[in-house]
Amino acid sequence: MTTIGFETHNHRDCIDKGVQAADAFCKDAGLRLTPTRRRVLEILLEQHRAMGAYEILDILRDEGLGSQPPVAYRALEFLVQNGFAHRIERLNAFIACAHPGQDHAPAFLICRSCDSVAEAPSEAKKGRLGKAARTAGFHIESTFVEAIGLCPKCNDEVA
Amino acid sequence: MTTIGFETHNHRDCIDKGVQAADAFCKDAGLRLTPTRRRVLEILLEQHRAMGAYEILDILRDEGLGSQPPVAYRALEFLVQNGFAHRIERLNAFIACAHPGQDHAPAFLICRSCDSVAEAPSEAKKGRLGKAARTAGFHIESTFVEAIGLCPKCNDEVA
DNA sequence: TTGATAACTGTTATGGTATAACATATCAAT
DNA sequence: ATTGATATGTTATACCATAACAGTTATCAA
Repeated sequence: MTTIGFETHNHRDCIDKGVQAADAFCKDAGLRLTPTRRRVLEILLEQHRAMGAYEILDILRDEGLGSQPPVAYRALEFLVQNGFAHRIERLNAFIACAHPGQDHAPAFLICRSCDSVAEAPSEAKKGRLGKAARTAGFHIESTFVEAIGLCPKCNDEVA
Repeated sequence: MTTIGFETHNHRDCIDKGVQAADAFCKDAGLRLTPTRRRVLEILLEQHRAMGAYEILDILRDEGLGSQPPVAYRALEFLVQNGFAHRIERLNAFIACAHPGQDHAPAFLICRSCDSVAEAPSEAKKGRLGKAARTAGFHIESTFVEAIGLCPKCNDEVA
């Protein structure tokens, strides 16, 4: 729930950290953080919000890194698969992971007014859902949890 | 996780019950279960699976109930808003509610192999996520929880 | 180095999902 | 009967996503 706002310097750090973490992880795992993949991760970290694939593609196009949808979707697929970004189903959009490196099953708080998104911990698999699945013989591989509502800022504006 | 299969008679009952429940609820709440809305609910109950809006629209078109996308989307919006159906974000699809009338925040078990969907109880709002939201000052209005994995049937086939 | 293999990129084409906007019709209550 | 709210019909368009195939680059073993 931390807002980046105008803290430019810290934000620069957080972008660098995110990219470096991805770099290290990829080197370790024998994955290739190619220019386009790296740039898409940077974009997501810079913007610090959920972005549509086409919005990202527009930026890539301006920078000469690709102009067709698959370029963006492939980079995003890579980032999501390796935990550097998450897909927000409700928004058909993507966001940089707030806790790169950690193995986690995130939940998201999505503001219906300003579309801001916060990453929160989730334990869907462990709770009542996991129990229901086990009873039913359903084998859960992954979960996603998204909550819609009002962020603190938009909440105040209404009140 | 119950399968409807060939139990035609019981299934007929379950469709009727679903429609009747919606009927009663609408009468009570001053809502209008118009022919198209009623028919879309019937279709979802009959098929007992997640269906895309365009798939539903095809049926409506054959029956002379409408031919353009908004017809289907409006009916679905009505059904979802009033709890007679749920939207499955992961599949961009819709399914009849398995527990009409009851106030509930459902979770879904989605088979990645056969796309079957089961409705399960969820308590996302009450668990760790709710706590995190409260701490952050985020006001949750609704949640959705979807688990991807293998249903019992597909699990067996793999094994 | 070279050749084989796997991974990645570029591009075209297409398919699937969803909604804005506006005109018309119907309903429900006075 | 009139009015205001709700629902429908329709056109047009926007947005989201991927299949398929050709070409390129990285990696590694021989």
